[in-house]
Amino acid sequence: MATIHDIAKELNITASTVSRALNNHPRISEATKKAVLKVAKRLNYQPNHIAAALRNGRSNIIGIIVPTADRSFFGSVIRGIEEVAKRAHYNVMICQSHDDYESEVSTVEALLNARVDGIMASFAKNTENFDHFKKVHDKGIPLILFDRSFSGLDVSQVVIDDYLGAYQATEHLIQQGCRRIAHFTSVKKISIYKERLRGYKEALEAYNIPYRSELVLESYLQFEDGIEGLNRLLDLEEWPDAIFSASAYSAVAALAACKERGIAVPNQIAIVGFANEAFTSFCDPPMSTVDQQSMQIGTAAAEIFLEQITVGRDRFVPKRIVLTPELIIRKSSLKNPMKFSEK
Amino acid sequence: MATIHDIAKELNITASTVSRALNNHPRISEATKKAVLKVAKRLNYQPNHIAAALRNGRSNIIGIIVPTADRSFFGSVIRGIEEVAKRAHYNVMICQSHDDYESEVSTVEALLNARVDGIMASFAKNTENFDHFKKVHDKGIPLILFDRSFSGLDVSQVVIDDYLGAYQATEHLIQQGCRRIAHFTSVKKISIYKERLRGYKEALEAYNIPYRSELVLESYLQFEDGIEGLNRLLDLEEWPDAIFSASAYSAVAALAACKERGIAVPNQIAIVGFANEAFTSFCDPPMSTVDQQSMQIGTAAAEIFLEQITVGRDRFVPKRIVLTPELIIRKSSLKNPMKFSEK
DNA sequence: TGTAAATATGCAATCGATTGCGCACAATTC
DNA sequence: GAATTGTGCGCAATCGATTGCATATTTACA
Repeated sequence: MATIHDIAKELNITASTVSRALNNHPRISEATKKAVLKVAKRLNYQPNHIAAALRNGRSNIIGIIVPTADRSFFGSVIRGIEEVAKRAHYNVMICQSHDDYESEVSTVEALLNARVDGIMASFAKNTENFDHFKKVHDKGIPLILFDRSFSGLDVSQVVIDDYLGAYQATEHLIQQGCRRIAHFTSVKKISIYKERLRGYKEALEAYNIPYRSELVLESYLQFEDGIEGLNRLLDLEEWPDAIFSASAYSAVAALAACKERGIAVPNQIAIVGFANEAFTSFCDPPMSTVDQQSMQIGTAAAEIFLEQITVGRDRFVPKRIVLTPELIIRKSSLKNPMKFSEK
Repeated sequence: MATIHDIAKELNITASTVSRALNNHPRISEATKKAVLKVAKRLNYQPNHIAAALRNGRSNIIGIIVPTADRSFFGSVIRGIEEVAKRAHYNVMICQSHDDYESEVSTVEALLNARVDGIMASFAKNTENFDHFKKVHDKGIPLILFDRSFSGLDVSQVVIDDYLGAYQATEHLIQQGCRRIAHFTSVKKISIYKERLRGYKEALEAYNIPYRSELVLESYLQFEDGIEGLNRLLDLEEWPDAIFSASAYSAVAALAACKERGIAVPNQIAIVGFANEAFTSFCDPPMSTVDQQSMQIGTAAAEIFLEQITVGRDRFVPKRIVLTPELIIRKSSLKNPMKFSEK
């Protein structure tokens, strides 16, 4: 592969000049620039970013850590990040933690070794120690947390207002006439679930509906957990008349289980999920859900990164961006179709 | 950040020795190795992969080009690649072409500049010129195409047997008693669609069902295309009694449109899709579909890459791996539930 | 015409890790 | 005891691009 030295040799100039010419340095004559460009093209020159990265101390790579890449939510976030990053000539490097703490730690290590210029991450579910992220931040590498975040670190964050989303979802169910509203939640240490639970609770309180702990089930919110959850709810003496799930998968699972048992949705049990995965709109009845603005999360995160890079690590103040989720009402929670327009 | 030179200074040895010690070179005494490791830990040493990459000519990064990252299929492929790659200490760099040729070309350029050790790609829909990929191959950089591939390049490929998948899907519809089977196809230059069309045709032929061009609709297979497609089919004098779609989105769209119009699925129109996106199992009725083995595509691609790396570019013969798709029969195409077990 | 200013380019060090070669010293062999 | 083999480590070049400083050549202006 051709290097700037090869180009230099051809033109009887030095590599310095070639480098400057390629970077459009003002002190290089137009004639030389043109000549360099021409030879570069002829030799099929490809700049070696690795060499430049070593010299500059910048790799122009952003590291992304997600629990898993094959979920529509994270896919969209990644897409958002990549879109903004590319415009500023950054590439993204994706790593999956598989929702495992150990793996997350080693992934952070790997990204540091790869000398990424910044890291954007959403925690693994069992991450409780944040030293590995503290290390990133201490090294002065921009760190932006999204979705599953943690306020104990003085870093930027992009989240949605989970509290609001949950509050609105619950309120919506109440307005539909539901009074025994169950809630599927997850690991309480993760703030998004804590916030969603809080939104649920406060909505109940606002409407003078007593909070019943037997209606709140904690799990990993997978598909199976939704089925199991519904079964547990149906074992209660008094059935719930609605479920607000903190995840899309367990919501759809509950819906499927209801159908299997011949329970009418939404009339016997109304259901609202969280995360606007593609499948939520295709199930029957279509699932009401809280849209998480996934793509915007990505673009916002990337923009914060760019800002931090340009402002400089010293003068940059960590930002916390809270996006407003959108309650999407579909038939799974709509007892009176006349009152609302369907989306 | 600490370098091997810092460690060397602390121990009054040279960087060479430190490097060898860290790489567990046999000519370094155990005592020295231990000492180096100890100081490395104390100084919080992080190897600089960029420096190593420059020196070694290997970045340990695999570049991936997908049309878009936020589709479950590509997400799974990426996941598969990453899983295998990580074990061999490779990282992956994701780029999206947004199904646009120009963008794909510049992405390839970017990956070459980043000096990735290999590229895995699925074409953009409008890619018809393959020079940019030929260039990759000519430079001796392992290139593995998956899903949307092209046999005119002498590179490795991982695909599924689209013909077989389509044949089985169509045959299944025929066995359900369907005789006027429509087909949603896409850009014919892309082999996967050509193959699916071929499978469809040959299945018809095998059962002596005439091929009717008015039942074969070409589009980009997005959600809207599915709705439009159904409308066009219903404009025909004689309605189809089944649809085999080359994509999941347009299949689900057709299903939704049928429901809207009060057309019974599967009894009036049976539907089978392609690509086992999560939502296909959640819609109503659950959608029969051809599973593409997405994760295996990823792992297979990564394994080919590793083999090519170890075997060496000269002695490596491009491989073509054809995975067998799996027809998943669900209710959207099951006119006689007694005869088949549901999945 | 002489000199300061502007222009165009070269020199050489640098980023951090790797590695072929060589040298010293120790262990082993005959 | 001399010769051979083995062990442990240092020297210095290398990967390719970048950049502060120096230098050479022009241009401009008094």
